[in-house]
Amino acid sequence: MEMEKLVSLCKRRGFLFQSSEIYGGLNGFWDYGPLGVELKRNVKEAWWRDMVTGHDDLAAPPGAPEAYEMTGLDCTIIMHPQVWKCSGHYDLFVDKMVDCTESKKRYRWDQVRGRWCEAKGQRIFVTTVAETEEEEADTQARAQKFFKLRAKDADQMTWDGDFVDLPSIDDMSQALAPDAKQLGTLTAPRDFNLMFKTIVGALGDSEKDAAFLRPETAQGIFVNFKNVCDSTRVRIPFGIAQMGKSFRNEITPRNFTFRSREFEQMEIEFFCHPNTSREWYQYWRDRRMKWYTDLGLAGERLQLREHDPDELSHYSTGTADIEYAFPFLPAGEYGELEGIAHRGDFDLRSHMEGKLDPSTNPLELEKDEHGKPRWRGSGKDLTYRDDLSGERYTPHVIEPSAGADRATLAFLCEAYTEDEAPDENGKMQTRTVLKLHPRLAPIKAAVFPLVKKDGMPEVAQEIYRALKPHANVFYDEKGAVGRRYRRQDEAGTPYCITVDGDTLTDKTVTIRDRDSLEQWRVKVDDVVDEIRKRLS
RNA sequence: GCGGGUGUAGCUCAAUGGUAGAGCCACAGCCUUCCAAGCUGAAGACGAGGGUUCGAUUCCCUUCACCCGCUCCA
Repeated sequence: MEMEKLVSLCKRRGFLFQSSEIYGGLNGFWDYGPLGVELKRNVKEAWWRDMVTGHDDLAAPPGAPEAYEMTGLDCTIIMHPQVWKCSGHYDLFVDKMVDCTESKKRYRWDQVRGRWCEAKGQRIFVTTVAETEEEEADTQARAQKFFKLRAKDADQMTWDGDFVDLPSIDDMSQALAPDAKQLGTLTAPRDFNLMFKTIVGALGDSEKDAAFLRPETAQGIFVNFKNVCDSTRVRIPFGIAQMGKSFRNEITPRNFTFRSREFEQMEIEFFCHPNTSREWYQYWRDRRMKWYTDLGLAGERLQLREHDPDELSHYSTGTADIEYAFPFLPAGEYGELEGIAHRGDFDLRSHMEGKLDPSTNPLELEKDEHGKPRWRGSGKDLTYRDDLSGERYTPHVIEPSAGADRATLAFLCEAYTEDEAPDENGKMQTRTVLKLHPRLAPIKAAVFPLVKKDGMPEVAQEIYRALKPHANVFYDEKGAVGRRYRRQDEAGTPYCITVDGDTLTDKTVTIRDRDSLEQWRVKVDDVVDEIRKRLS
């Protein structure tokens, strides 16, 4: 399926529009149209119901170590600026960063140091991010390895001058990156304006009153952890869910709604005892995967990918991505729908003690040049006391973090189908149909009079009104019935109910199935029950 | 961020230095008894800004957006 066809259908039928389109659009921002808003709401409602309100707190679901509780939150988009300092997002925002194309690691430009080294007629700049007392040994060892010299031949290397920082170097093509084996793998430094900045207060001072739009919903959950524990009598293990808008100032928004600057997340922070965190991680990974397959992403385009150990943060013992092979990606490539991360106690401890250094294990406080905490935490006690065992500990966190817009887009891609259906002359015509799961379909059923006479519209309208309290149904009497069916096919409506000549005598109507095109007759009085049964 | 391409009606396309034409869709009416039928009618567009010109949708510049490739992907 080519992506343009889906994009075209989304525009034509009112699923998705470019934001501010009459002014030429705005890169990285998208609006949901009349059908799109229903689809996305259904995705979010399915998630909230399946994860939170419909969750059975009393019994352990299949694969779960034990029963657990789920609850929800809705936090503000703008939070105290210190939240982002302790979460680590602020550092990425203010600093120029360089990336290593070999190791895929990112470094603060001004934190990379190095010195020039010459051997075998080649002069290279050996960089390091090691502690001051280790930087000499580190660069020595890596230069030696680069020049393929034995330890006894180390004196063949000539070191030129003292350690200097990366910003003082003009040509990075001769730089050996801190975790690389080849030269010149560092990109040019650039600002990382990850977070959208704003000013709080009408007379706000631009620096002192700077605040940020949240780049993720997760932090709202961490900073409310104590509030939830104090107000709800929840016991570990339990999870807190939140859906809401997040904002990231993407360098390159691309691929329809896949990478947008304003997007909606569906996140769970699941708090558990450190000893069972690994089992909970595995449970959530599988539970979340099943959620997508149950809603129709059942094909080979969906995959669960466990991160390699060297992709993981030091404090994490596991991260998995649920990925979908979007049509706009090259063959064999997948795009992330959801990440399930074992985050250890990094977040709660960072908000207690101050920002921790994610490269340490065990985690240590990140210090500034004076040995003080780089960013101070809240100082509040975010540990948990198990009042049965008396044990006090900092819970470990499993974070299933999903993108609502990405899931919506994946459901649309998976649903888009072209098949063959006969026209009124029996000739086969291409039919475009969105085979959305009934729970996700924007319109659940359409009601038609076969023709606009003989009292058929009146009966059809009665059925429409009887269904309306139970489901989003649509009434249409215009034009030929075949055309109305096709229109509903493109909207993904699973059922069409048609009042015909027989209805007037035997009080039955036909129900047409979107995917099979089959029709069967149901008594008018049973239509509501029949549709409700099929939608549940 | 770099390079290439594109931008005319809701969609697909056309023509033109003298203010644009069609098919489909959508709309109204007629006709229609189950899968985009027919007839009639009406409606609808040169992405934005600037320049050259008597006159620009057309030529030039800028900008915005989208697509492809590179880069990037928290």
